[in-house]
Amino acid sequence: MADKLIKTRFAPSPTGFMHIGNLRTALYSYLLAKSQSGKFILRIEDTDQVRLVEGAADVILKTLEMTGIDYDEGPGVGGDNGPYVQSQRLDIYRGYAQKLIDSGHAYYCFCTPERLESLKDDKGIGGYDGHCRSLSKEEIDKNMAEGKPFVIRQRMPDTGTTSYVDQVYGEVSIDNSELRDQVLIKADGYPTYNFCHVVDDYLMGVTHVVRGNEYLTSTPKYCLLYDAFGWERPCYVHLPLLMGKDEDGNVSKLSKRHGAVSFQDLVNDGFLPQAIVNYIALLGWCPKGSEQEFFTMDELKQSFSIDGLSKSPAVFDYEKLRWFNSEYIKKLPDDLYEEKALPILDEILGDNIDKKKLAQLLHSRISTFSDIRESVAFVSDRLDMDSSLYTNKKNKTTPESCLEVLRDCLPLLEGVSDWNNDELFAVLKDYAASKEKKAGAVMWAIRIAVARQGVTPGGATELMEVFGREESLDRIRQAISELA
RNA sequence: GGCCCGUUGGUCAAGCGGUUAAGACACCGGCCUCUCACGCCGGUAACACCAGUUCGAUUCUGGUACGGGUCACCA
Repeated sequence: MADKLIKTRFAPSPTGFMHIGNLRTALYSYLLAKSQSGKFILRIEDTDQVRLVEGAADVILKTLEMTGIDYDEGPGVGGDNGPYVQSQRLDIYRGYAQKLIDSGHAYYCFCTPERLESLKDDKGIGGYDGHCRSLSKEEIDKNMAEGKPFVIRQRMPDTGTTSYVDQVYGEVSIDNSELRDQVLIKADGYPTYNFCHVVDDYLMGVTHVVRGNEYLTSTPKYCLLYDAFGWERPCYVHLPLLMGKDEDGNVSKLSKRHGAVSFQDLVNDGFLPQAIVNYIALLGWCPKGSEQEFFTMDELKQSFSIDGLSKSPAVFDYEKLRWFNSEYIKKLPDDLYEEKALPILDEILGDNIDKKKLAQLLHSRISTFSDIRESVAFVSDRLDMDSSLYTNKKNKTTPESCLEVLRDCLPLLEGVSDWNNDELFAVLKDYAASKEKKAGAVMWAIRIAVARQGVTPGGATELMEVFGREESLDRIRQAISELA
């Protein structure tokens, strides 16, 4: 007997951006299903009319597409359990809420927001007190007739405990006295997450619920809902949270105050989707019996398993993401690399520059594509510089020695017929030999004169090739006049 | 504050009773070299604390401390 195929889901709210922690949840949920030949579905949870953001669902779809997380059922692709957008399923939720009312597992509550507010202590803590739990039929009818706004609440047991076995954290047990009578249907008729995700997961055949561990302690409420309907409870897989570190070294749930935290922000900052996926896959998960750190999506599907998931939160480290990204950039074939790098160079440099050559020099030197702008600033502008840059201990250069080199080399370079790296290098090397100088001493003088900064993406002759004959010679002439 | 969860180097992490406690990022050295980067070689750095179980605890149990989460008509 084959095991029943597993089915997981990703159920984001359309908030307008894809938080990197949400993306990781989507990834793990997807990988869990795909590692076992299961199905993965996408469901949009848009029941909060207040926070509704126009076009936000597109961001989610776009992100999943860019990261290679494809879904078997969901908006756009359809499926047998649709619709996959909660705002289109309102009648379904109302029907199920009614069942709960009929069976006594839920009840109408007419409490005003003001009364609810008064229940909280000075820290804003304090939940519903069960005020409307035992309203008589007459009272309910009267309130209804008066048109009083109402919500539907879940009736929690007064005693006992509710437990479930989480696939990552093991048994979780909560006293029922800790559980509030949570709202199932809001006054505006929309269901809450607490209610509709349970109904949907059941109706859509979800077998494994993968989500952040902020739900760990509220899951017993959902279990009770399954029980009330007589449905089999799904497997729960709660994930450790993603944390960010602030300037003071304090960690907390990763949020905007920690910098770029949405997938789109990261892409805009020059990170490659594959590098992002690879990095976040390893934040909270580690392949069993393997030290592999570079993964394609297919390899992740192969390797993923729940027992590789960590229980403790992980701090998001931009440095390591940058390293992953630089590795991915280095692995990019030239044509794909240039496709991304050249447009940036075109944007900031004129046509007199050999951008293709420059892009090549940059290939192993950038961590993100945005680094290009900074690395290349010295090409478009002749930077202000200090003559102390000409002093180099290892090559024994000084501003004076460099001036001599520049004066000697200018005519030699002017005579170069074929302006390319090999040719230029040969000329300067010969000159160095003839003067019994270290090649480095000559190169240093030229490189500083041409670049006007200490650290450059490439050596003296490579830079001259990029600049081209006229610009290179002109910069050297300028350097000579400044040093003289 | 109540409840729940967690705790191996600065960060990600392996480990699942006996190990010289892996590896990666970052950092620091060295080599390579026309600077830097790449690449290669090497180094610094960790089991939160206290009891208990055990011949033996990083690994099991309990407590403490610290961190996080949660107590919404948000998800």
